[in-house]
Amino acid sequence: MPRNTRTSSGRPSVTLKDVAERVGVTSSAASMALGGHGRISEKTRQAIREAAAELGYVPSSAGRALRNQRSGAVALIVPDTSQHVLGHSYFMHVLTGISAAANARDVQVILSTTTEEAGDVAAYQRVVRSRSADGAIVTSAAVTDPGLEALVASGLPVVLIGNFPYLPDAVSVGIDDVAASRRATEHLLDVHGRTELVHVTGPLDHQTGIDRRIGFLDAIEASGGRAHGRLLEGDFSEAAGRQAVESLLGRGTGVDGIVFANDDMAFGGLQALKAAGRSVPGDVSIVGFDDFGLSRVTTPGITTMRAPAEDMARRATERLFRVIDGSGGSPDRLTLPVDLVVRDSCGCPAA
Amino acid sequence: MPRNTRTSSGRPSVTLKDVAERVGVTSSAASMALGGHGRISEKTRQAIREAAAELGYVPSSAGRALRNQRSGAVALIVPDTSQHVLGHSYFMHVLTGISAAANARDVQVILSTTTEEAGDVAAYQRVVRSRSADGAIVTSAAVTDPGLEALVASGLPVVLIGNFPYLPDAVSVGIDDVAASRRATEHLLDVHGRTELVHVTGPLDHQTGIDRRIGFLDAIEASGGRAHGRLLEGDFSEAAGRQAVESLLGRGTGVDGIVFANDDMAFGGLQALKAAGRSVPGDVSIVGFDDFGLSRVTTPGITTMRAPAEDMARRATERLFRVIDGSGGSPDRLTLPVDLVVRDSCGCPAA
DNA sequence: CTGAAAGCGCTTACAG
DNA sequence: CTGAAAGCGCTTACAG
Repeated sequence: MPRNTRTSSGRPSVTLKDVAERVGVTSSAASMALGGHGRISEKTRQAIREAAAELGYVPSSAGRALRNQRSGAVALIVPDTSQHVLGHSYFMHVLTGISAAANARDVQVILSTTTEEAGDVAAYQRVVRSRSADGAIVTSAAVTDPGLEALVASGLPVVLIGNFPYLPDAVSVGIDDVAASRRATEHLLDVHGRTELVHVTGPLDHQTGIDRRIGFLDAIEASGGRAHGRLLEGDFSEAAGRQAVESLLGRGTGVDGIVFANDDMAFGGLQALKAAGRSVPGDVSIVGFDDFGLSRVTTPGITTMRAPAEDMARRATERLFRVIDGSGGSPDRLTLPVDLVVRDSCGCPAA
Repeated sequence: MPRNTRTSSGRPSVTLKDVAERVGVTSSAASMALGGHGRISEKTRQAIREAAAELGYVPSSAGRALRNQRSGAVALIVPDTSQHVLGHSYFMHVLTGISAAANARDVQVILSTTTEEAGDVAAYQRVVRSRSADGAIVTSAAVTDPGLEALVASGLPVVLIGNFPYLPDAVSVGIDDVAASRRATEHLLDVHGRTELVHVTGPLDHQTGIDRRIGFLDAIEASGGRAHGRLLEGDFSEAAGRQAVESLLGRGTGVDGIVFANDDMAFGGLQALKAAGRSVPGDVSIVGFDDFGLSRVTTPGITTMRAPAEDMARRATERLFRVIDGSGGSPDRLTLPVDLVVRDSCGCPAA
């Protein structure tokens, strides 16, 4: 029975000292042997390894973190100020991507949801200042979020997922929302010949909302008067999509194509169109944005722009590791391609 | 400029010593002042608090964890041996519940996906043995998973989500899958008068698969010969649901009701039924299980049993805190109620 | 080349 | 009552 400490819950905890004592060496020697460093003879190294295995020794993350000044963890910070609250399938993709990259480096993932009041700068910084994580991935923050700017400016290793044109010093991974939204709009315009278009925007204090709106307007403008475009403000919620369509139909204005800034709103709009007896895509073609899961399972399936959330998260995490390591720390931005996923809601023949 | 250490990435890190020096006291005094303990005069305490705020001091989690023998974090362990891999909406609900409970106690959440080969006992234990988490929530492990039994037996604070009748020493939170599945089946039997029933099972090395199968058979048996029941084995995947229905229709056997062991399979089955020209619920009534999001958005909406995943996770986490604290550590089980969520796929009039 | 000390940051038991 | 040491577990720079 090794002489060891006990945790708060009374479990025995095996330390390096226990391993060392069993073999009759110092804990320094045990550390070096297990770390593959130093000049420990092959024989004692072997004995130490065996003792460690027998005792079920696993290094204390706290001891190691304190000594190394590095926790071996990264944090995903989820601001609750966002429309994309935890619980949205978007985060499932993000978490999957982060986990994949973190597992490859044997790094822990900390999930940090900031339940604090909005604008609390400390809320962002706490996890990294406490050094429980060596760096952070932040996603879907509002443009108006002041904490984010402070976080980036503080020099903490942070990689953002999304677009942050107002944060030139940030490292970020995202997509070209303007181009993607323009492409979605052009699909209705050019492939389906729709001319009376409506865009239901996202929240305009989020960059994605801003950019997708611009892309829509760009496409209308590029049509040279061939198409007519109107805007309705939404907030990325299913309810907003439903309400937008209801108000649209209520006003009796003509519409043959709707570009929703995301799939949740497209689904809400789809339901409202069906409820009003409008055929999709017969009467109205619709497209969404995201492809996080919803758009595939509705009837009709929603044609959408696929935002590669998992891949963005994986790349962001890999990039974060480089920032933490001090290699490639210059601010930059990675833009991933977006695919048009054709389903039934636009009017394309079923696959 | 305080004299302070630097992290690996070169950031200055404010420690208790920096705070203490600015005020001209020892770090012990600073610790006591900030902790609200000890007999520090109100005046210096005030000064210390101010200094801490000015410097942006946040306690080092490693230093604190090492000293307190407690990390202040809990881990969600996700075995990848499961059908419920990370990326499934189930985990989003679980994470939301864990986060809510953890935030209320200012505890960190670590997401631990075990990418190791199945059966690696150490994979389960590593996170807790390294003391990076004070306890763990484990969910959706296979019945055949040997690591889980070892984990529970090791005495580490663990709370399981799900049913584990073969682990009497475990603390767990779950639902009564047998009763819930029976109730779903009886809904088709009694409310809709369906008599030719089929159950598409989950994987039978998972307790949920086993139990939901039993519930179906119980309902058939209780019908006293009024209804006929058959079984088709699935694995909780959409593809399995589709294939089950295809084989069913291929054989030309009569069926007027299908009880799917989860919603993913129900959706797959629904697609196959539609593709074959069978009306749901006109020709065939179907019910699913879970209600994690999918069943609400399909057409028709899938009638299902709602497994309160978020609530289970929240309760499991609260229970875990009690185990960690040493209060209420006796093995027990909490069973939460399951609601029948009526949608269109069973034949009930639209809400 | 090897053994043992120093110190990461924290909190509390202990000496004065 | 207050000040300063001890020690959590680890790794590596340093003394011998």
